[in-house]
Amino acid sequence: MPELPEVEVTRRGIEPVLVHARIERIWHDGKPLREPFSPELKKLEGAAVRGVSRRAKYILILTDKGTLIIHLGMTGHLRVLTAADYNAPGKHDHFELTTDRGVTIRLNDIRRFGLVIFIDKGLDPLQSPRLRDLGPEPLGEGFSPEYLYGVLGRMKKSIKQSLMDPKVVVGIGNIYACEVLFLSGISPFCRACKISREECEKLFCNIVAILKRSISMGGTTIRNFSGADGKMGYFVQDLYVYGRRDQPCRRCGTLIKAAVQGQRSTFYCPLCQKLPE
DNA sequence: AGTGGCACCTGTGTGC
DNA sequence: TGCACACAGGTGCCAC
Repeated sequence: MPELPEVEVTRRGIEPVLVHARIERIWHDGKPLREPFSPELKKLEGAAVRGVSRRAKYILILTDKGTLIIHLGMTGHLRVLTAADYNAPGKHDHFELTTDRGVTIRLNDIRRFGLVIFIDKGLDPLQSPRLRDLGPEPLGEGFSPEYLYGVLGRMKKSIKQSLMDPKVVVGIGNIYACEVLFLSGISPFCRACKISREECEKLFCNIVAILKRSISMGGTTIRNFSGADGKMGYFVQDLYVYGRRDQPCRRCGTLIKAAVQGQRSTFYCPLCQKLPE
């Protein structure tokens, strides 16, 4: 389900119920996600939550006994359940954390591409193997048109696959890569190194704008994404190309085309998005 | 080193 | 109705 906006919407949903609470219970169903649950997760029982942050698509729950890192994979989502809401875990519920206030955070993940890891107290979670080599946050320091121009200039693969490469910038998945390229008028098949300085400026502005806008609208719900409150996102109504094969381009009326790049579907307008030259 | 291909897993929709 | 197949928002490992 989630690209960066969906993860950020989820983070904002769980932050107020977790901060200053104490974790009373950790539960998992034993079925491995992308990797098995560590027995060390039990160390979090009794821990006081200090904050809930995010790096790329990873949610970090910081406590005085270590950090819990959650990744939602393709189909994961977190729900906040009050004591009154609570019911027994269902088929694809894999992980739960319950606080001393009786609130449960539940991870449901149909495809089990998600991830739950524990980073011990004293270790910097940002330096853990999954996080340390990630590129800059698109809405943070270190991401700029100049930076983009610099990295893309060294890449021969397509601009679409480059934008989705977390070493270039984190948080842009298939949906937003397609949308950003449409908004910037750039063909997804263009080699990254052919992108001009001016186009990098457009890409930068569109990436920042679309991510902010999607966050403000509660994320994009294609199939089964919902925020921690269970509400669907509304951004899907704003999509220009993603999932719109054979439908008219909202700008020029040309039918939107679909192709496959790196085993992922790409949607584009053949008229609005030109290859250079 | 950079890149493309595939694997991980389950569900849904489509076409025969 | 049943079956086979393609496809789905992510990431990491492998071989070239």
